[in-house]
Amino acid sequence: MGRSPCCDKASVKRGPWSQEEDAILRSFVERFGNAGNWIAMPHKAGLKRCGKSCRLRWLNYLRPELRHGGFTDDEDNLILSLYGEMGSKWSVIASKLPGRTDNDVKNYWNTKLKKRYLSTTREATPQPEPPPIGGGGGGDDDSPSSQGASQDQPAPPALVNLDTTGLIDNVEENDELLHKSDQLYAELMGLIGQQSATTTTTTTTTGDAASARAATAVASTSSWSRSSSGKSPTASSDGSSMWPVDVHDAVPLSLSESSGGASSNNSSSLFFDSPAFGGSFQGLLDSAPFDDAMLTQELLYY
DNA sequence: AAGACAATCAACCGCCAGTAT
DNA sequence: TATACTGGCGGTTGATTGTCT
Repeated sequence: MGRSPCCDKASVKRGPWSQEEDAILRSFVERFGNAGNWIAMPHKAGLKRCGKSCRLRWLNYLRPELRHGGFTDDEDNLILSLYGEMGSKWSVIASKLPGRTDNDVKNYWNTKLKKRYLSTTREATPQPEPPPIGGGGGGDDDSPSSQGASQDQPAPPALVNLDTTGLIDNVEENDELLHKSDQLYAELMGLIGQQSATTTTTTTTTGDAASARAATAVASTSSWSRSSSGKSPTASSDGSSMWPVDVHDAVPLSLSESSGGASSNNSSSLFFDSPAFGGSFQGLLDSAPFDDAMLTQELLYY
């Protein structure tokens, strides 16, 4: 009768996310949203993660509009002020701070602002009386803001509004997608290994860095990093650090181009043409280069 | 240089509310 | 109406990193 767990804890991966997982998740969510729901999404994306974990990873870390660290004084003051008003309603507080997540705000509070808050309240009143934090005294928790306050909470940043028609309705296709996704992941790993081996000429490029590059490149689908400026990979000014594989538009998962969504400027590359989709990406290795300036931009997301 | 301690933050846990069936 | 399921939230944990002795 109890709640069934959202996923089988024995069969899902836990702990820190790898760059490859991030790349897959990011690309999938960019393209398909959560594919209907978060619980099913990792299965469809070929990720061995709990759906909740995927959701959290996306919301707290991978979303493009996020900012990490570097809280400004204004933000500090706003958090202090809002906390004074409503207590630990982190999601509400975070919603007032563009680019911040509740987890970020919460962590920041716990590590920095709490002390400041306590010291100021201590100065202000002989008997410190911080707003209710969870349990404690009678009926507190649901402080002024409990569920009611969240009524005016702005809608959370929406996932890309993606058409999942056909993706979530067609069981066979989903299975096929999963299968392809698994293949794809294996290929990604292979590519990373290949990159590691072939980029040793770059003096500062370690194997890990090469992996990061590959993963990052895969992650760099068109939406946020290039959506405003168009797709074309910019040529490196000096050409000294070209990335040999154009994977700018590679999407680890793609159903097909037949839906028309790809449009003319989608230079479907690596993964559309990968063996998982009946082709080969070998021929694409000479595609347009991948410059480090762009790579640096991509890496900002890590 | 090494160990101890503190700070940070990503990730997990468990609960609750809303929604679909 | 009852039940099951999912999304979302706040609290907490634990690994990693930084600083101090």
